[in-house]
Amino acid sequence: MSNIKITLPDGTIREYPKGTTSIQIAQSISEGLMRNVLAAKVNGEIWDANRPIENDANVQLLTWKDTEGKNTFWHSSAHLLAEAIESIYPKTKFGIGPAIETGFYYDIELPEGKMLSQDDFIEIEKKMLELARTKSEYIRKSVSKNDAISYFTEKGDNYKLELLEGLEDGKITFYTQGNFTDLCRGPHIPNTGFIKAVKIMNLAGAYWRGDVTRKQLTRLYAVTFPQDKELKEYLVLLEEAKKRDHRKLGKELELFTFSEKVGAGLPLWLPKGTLLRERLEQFLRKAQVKAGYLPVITPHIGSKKLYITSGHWEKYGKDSFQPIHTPEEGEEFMLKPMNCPHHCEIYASKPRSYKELPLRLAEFGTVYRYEQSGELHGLTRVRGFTQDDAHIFCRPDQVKDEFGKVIDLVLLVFKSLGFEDYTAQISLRDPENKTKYFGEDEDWEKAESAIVEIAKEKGLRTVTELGESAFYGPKLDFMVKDALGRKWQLGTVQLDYQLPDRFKLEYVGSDNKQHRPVMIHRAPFGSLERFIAVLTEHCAGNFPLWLAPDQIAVLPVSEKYHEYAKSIHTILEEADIRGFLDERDEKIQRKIRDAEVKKIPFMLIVGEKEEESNTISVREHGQGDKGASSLEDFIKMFQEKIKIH
RNA sequence: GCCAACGUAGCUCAGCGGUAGAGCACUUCCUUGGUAAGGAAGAGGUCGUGGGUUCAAUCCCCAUCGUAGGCUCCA
Repeated sequence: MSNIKITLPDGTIREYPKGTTSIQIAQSISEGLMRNVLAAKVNGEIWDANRPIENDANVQLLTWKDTEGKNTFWHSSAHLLAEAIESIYPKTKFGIGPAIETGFYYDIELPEGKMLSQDDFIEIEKKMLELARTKSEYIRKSVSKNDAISYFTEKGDNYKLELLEGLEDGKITFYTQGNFTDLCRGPHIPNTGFIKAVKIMNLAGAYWRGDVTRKQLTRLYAVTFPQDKELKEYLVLLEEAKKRDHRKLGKELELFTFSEKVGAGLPLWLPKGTLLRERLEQFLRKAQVKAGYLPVITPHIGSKKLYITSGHWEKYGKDSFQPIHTPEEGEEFMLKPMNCPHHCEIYASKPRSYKELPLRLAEFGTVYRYEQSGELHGLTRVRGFTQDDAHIFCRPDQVKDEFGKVIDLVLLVFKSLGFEDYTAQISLRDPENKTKYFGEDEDWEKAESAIVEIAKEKGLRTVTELGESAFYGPKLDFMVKDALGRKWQLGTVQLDYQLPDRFKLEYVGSDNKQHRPVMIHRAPFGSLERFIAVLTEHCAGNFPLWLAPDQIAVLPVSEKYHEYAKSIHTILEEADIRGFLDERDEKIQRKIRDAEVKKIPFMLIVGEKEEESNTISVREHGQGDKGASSLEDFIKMFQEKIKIH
């Protein structure tokens, strides 16, 4: 029998008999590796670990540590889930069952309108583990399209038949483990025995092929692990994430609230949240003054005509809050969903010269958008929110420079607030569906290449998404992850050649002719609501000192020292240090506990010792007693800490 | 908007076909206590809302609003 040459990732070349499997390769390296190998990358393609290799190849063995290994594991788990469901509920139809970032899902349709509930999870989990223990091999088999069609026709699974329609004869494979056979490209792990821990997370409705007009299937989300310990760790992690949830912390720290009477998705900012928000605004205002922005203020409503001009009415009119009418004349006004049309009118309020460009108009503008009820989520997805908006009107030759300056500003914001894990998403239009967008091809191409170039020059870590642009231009969005690993868009920079056109904005060039300016929309925070939500989760409610609603708490040991405590508090207030004096009739332990729970950065404890020596005892949140200090030294230290802001 | 789930005191939650309970918070009193919860008493709810079934509904059914999970959408 002839041998083949296998090249491993470290460059070593080993010889094996033709038809060797990746498992056998692993075995030849070590028994331990053999037990852990889930799949293998053969010449860049992911293969089953038990698939024979017939020719010389580069082989990389994949284990749980590799993303591809995990994905294979989870995708195989999806088949196991399906097998379990089929054995419990025969005649179930199956949609698709892919691996996702953590775990996998399977879209299913249970027979005769049977509905699943959370109570059924345990039975399914038990069945899965039972089937896993049989160590059934995942067996790959090539089938002809006709055979595949007749298999699923007989089974009555119209979803698989629909999937088959899109597949080419000769490239169709089935995988079978135990009693379950599925249409699948693979690859899979060697056998079900690798799956040791199973947890069905939740269920949801999901439209078949993501199409609202199609039938809604039941989607089961689940996660599996090769060791029970890992499942436990994962569940602990989820618990930790829940503790950071901004909705929970927002309530506990009294930052914001919602009221059914006011309306869903309309946040009410409580005093502490307002303080925090105002600090953020102040910080950005200062930075914007330095960067040459000019403040403006515009009303919360605008004539419908304004949005007809801007194109927003055509694009979003029917999905917006509907116009409000004046009682006498029946004039129509929209709650403003955007600040840009208003800002365009400010630009247009007088003739502009090329010498005054770029003109940067900034406004913390509150906008209202109708979001579908199912989409509302804490502060991250609301119906009324305030953008730290600005529009830069500039000459075409200034675009790149201005765009770069905006990126610098966004990065300053992220840096000041400790966001290090972000990606920049370049959102371009969908080249397949150009009619969704306004404007000329030529402008789009110019705008898109400008963004790609400048992002590269600034050294941003980028991903490019087609079809994610605004209808008027491409965007550069800054994405960060929240405590639960969900991605949120914060800062955004958008290039726009359309609005200046629609509003017929002009400036007089050095040639004494009228020219059209280019517009850049930008918001470093995105919206204050979402930003504060993500920030809250990011720092688990332990806000940076300069932002904390209460920076200090003065805690007298007993009533006898209230007067001294009051004098301390007054001096701190005069030094612009925010905080409160805890004069409750409680023991000092209690006051400390309450202040710790409220995540107050500094606790200043005053009693007999302190009053006599004219000092304070400093306790830092989460760090315990820091010892005595004079008030002057404390204030100096404090001001040093918040200096850059 | 759609799918399945939930809605009980300010908060976190228990309960159940016979008109409600705990802990914390709150009020009052006692206590004046040195680095994460001192003690006692009290007050607080038409069980989200509107219908229906029933002798009787917080509990069962329907609708509606809201919340959390997902799908679709997102200027």
